[in-house]
Amino acid sequence: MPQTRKKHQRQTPGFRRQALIDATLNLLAEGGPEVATVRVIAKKAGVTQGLIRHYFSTKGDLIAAAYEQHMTQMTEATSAVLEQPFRSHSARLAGFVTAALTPPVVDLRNVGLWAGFLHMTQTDSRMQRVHARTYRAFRDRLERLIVVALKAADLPHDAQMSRRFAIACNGVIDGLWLEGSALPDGFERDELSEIGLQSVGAIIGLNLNKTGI
Amino acid sequence: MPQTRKKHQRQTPGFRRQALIDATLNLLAEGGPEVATVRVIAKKAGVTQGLIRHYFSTKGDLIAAAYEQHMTQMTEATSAVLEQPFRSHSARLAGFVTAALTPPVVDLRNVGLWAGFLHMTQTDSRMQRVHARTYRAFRDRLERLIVVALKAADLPHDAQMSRRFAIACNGVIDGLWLEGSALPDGFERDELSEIGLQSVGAIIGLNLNKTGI
DNA sequence: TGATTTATTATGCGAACGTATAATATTGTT
DNA sequence: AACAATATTATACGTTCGCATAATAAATCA
Repeated sequence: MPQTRKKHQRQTPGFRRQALIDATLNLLAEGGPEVATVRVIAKKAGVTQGLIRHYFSTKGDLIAAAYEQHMTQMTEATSAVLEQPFRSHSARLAGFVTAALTPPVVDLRNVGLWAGFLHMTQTDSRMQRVHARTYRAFRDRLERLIVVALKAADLPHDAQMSRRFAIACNGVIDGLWLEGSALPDGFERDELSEIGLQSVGAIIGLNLNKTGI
Repeated sequence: MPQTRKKHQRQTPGFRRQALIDATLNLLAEGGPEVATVRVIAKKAGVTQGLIRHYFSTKGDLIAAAYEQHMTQMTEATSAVLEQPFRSHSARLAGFVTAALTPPVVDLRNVGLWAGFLHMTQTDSRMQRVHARTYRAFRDRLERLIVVALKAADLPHDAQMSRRFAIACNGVIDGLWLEGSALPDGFERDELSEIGLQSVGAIIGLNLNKTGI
């Protein structure tokens, strides 16, 4: 009897790498680090486990690549809304906040990933760097939006106050994002982003709820 | 040559159980689920690994017991402040918010635990029950404090609005707690709780920042 | 078409995992 | 002081872990 061997098609390195990264992210999100073993990852990606080492020299490299992609995508998903025109600077800020508190950014999967990556970002130096960079990028972007909106409304906006506002608003957004993602049935449609606009507006002293687009 | 065997003292079941739970929590907080293996837990608790099974029939039982204790302690640490007298209902609410945004509740260790337990609470039914119970307990307590403070200030406080306020304030507190715990150097002393009071106050329409005690 | 890459599978290795059970030290009782 | 009870250590078992290497299939190119 001939020993059977799995038939397969050759794929481009980019295709396989992406499949492995996607499988890693899905497993990490759903089951956490314990579930994301090389064998399970390979199975979910539709390959055998040996292939992982052909594309990533170690499991840590795969995890780091997956983290990098995830964080980049999260930031882009929130910032994409800024490329459209807005009627006012307040509306622009409101659009950003709303995007951060609306699917696909608000998603149970993303909370799972956040939790799954946390300890790695506290241990692995590469992860630490990616984390710090993407976090600051988000907060700085938020701060710039706030400053411009305050200027346009003839409100004070010195550096210390702006930093404080950005931290507070970021905290509100993070918290609501966390709650909305972890408890998807705890909020009605648009309730989350409305609360976010109300809270951010209250903090910086601007009404953001009815800014339109 | 006589084969050496580790000398030891007998301890009460409560003592050993507590030592094992403490070791589990410390390891989970610092390194996540991957690090909290039975062998490492036992070593950190100062016993050999066989003893775990003498006090917990499975590793999952130990984890569940640790989670139960941690959540209970977190709630108690925040609510303890309510046992002292306050000058007003607003001050009472402010004290609660401040306690939730001040050490020892705000602590990097607690974020590590939160992340480490997340996937278990989504999988294990026992954990799910503990989680749902403690979360609702916190939010309900917050809602009651809000309602009483609104009443005392002659502000409207119907059921729907109260629920919405509690969700929003809980989100703000969670987010600030998360930020403050994960980025302990990102805030000056008392900055976190001041932002929390300002945000919660803005949401429900009360000034909480200078309520005193 | 035949030779050459290299993507992919298959198999193996040592370590660590959770769990089970046997051996022994410590303590309390009579 | 001998005994009973049990807390604790010690050892073993089967599985799975990440990683390494050999074998083979699929595509490329002369």
